[in-house]
Amino acid sequence: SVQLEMKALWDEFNQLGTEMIVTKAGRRMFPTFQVKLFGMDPMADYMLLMDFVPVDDKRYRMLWPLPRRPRYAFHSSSWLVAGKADPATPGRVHYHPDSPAKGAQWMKQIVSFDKLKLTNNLLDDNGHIILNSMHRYQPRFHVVYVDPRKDSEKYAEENFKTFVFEETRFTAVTAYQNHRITQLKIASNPFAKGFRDCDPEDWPRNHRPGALPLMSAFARSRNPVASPTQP
Amino acid sequence: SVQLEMKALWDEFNQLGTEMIVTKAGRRMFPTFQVKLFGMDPMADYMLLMDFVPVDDKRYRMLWPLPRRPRYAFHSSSWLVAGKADPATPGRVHYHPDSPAKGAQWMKQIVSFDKLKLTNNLLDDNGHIILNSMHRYQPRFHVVYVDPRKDSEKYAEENFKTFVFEETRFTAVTAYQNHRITQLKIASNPFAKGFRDCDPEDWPRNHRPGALPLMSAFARSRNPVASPTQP
DNA sequence: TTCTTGTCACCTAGGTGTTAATAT
DNA sequence: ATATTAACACCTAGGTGACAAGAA
Repeated sequence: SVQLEMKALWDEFNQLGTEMIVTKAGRRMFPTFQVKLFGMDPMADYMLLMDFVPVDDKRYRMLWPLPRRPRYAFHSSSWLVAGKADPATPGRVHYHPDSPAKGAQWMKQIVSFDKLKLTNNLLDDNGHIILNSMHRYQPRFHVVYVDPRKDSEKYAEENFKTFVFEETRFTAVTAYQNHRITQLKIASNPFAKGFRDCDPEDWPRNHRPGALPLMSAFARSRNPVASPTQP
Repeated sequence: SVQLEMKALWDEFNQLGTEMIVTKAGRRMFPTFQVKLFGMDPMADYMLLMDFVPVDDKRYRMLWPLPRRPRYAFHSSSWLVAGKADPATPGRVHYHPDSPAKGAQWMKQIVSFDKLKLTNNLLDDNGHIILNSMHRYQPRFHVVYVDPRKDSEKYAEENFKTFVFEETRFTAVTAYQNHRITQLKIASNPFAKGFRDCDPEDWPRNHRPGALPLMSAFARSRNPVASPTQP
């Protein structure tokens, strides 16, 4: 079995409609997809990998209220269905770099996919995950048992398990569309600390799953806004 | 077979009497021990590891010429044998973190032991290599074939190969003893760039094995000195 | 006297959202 | 009008030798 780490944080993002930046060079996810594993055979070899499947066959676009003079001034906005999804890309897979490894090794500590990067470059040759901007995706986590038998191909069907956490769904974007997502990223991602303008306080040090809701961070936000429509 | 990377740099250090800093928290080696591998079975699993054996059973000490008022002012100095070596430590081993991996994987690119750290803390529990300061060591590189047979223990003797590069010998120290070693580290280690006071030039960008000898860097050094005696 | 330790400024290396310019 | 790109300031994270103070 598999337990999603930082579920509370994922939930907070998911409530607002998670967005993940995609760039030509590749961008990491935040939150990072991290899991704890249980019940593996400690001695057996496993491959751990992720892929991303479209949540629907829609393309989205932003509706901005008028007037909206300076682009960077924040106004409330909402997602609209813009039509049918763009043709899907080959659908790459990301192997956890420690693969293959023994079950004991995987279970010893949290498994973090922090090397995984998202790109919108269809010609990417860095092995990054290719996604279409303005489309929604569901991350999937796969555990593959490395079968030592000679004819292991025959058992491919029974030698892997797939785990899906719906709270990790997101919209791929080239720039953030929902200001509250931006603020939550700034509040919770250590690398964005330079953009925190309220309290240089104890977030995320004091953040414990199930402790206070993150909304306290929003109360101090300079640009509180109405909730965007969830697609 | 195994080929030592950056051999020219190792040779330059070795000529002066290489020193490696050991600290309580653990210090990386510079130069980093890196190798290219050839002739492995691409499909077989191997473990790669290093250990460090005493070059001799001696303890060394520095002889400083008098007067030597400010400690940091540089004077020539020389190594003296100070007596018998301190009792050897358990003799730890450092597995390359990618172990085990297929021969094809190891041969695909340079294998770098840049996660290996040296410490003088006998009680270290970070898995670092424990060395005695003021003692000389010979790094060793081992390739272990992971035997798939059930009774693989029986073949342990024939399933590994050890490689020794004498030019990687060094003296473990808590502070540099030979100023020319310090200058060569500063000149060649990117992390020490802050201490380069001569040319903010193209080293090590333009350094190619067998190109110009590094002495050009010393000609510009502020404190040229006589060669220390090699132990 | 000699060696060791801890702190520091100064780097490398790379992950953030911002912003202005550009593309569609 | 909306979406994408590239340069940027500002972070995290951690590897350097210098230096002053302490230990043996």
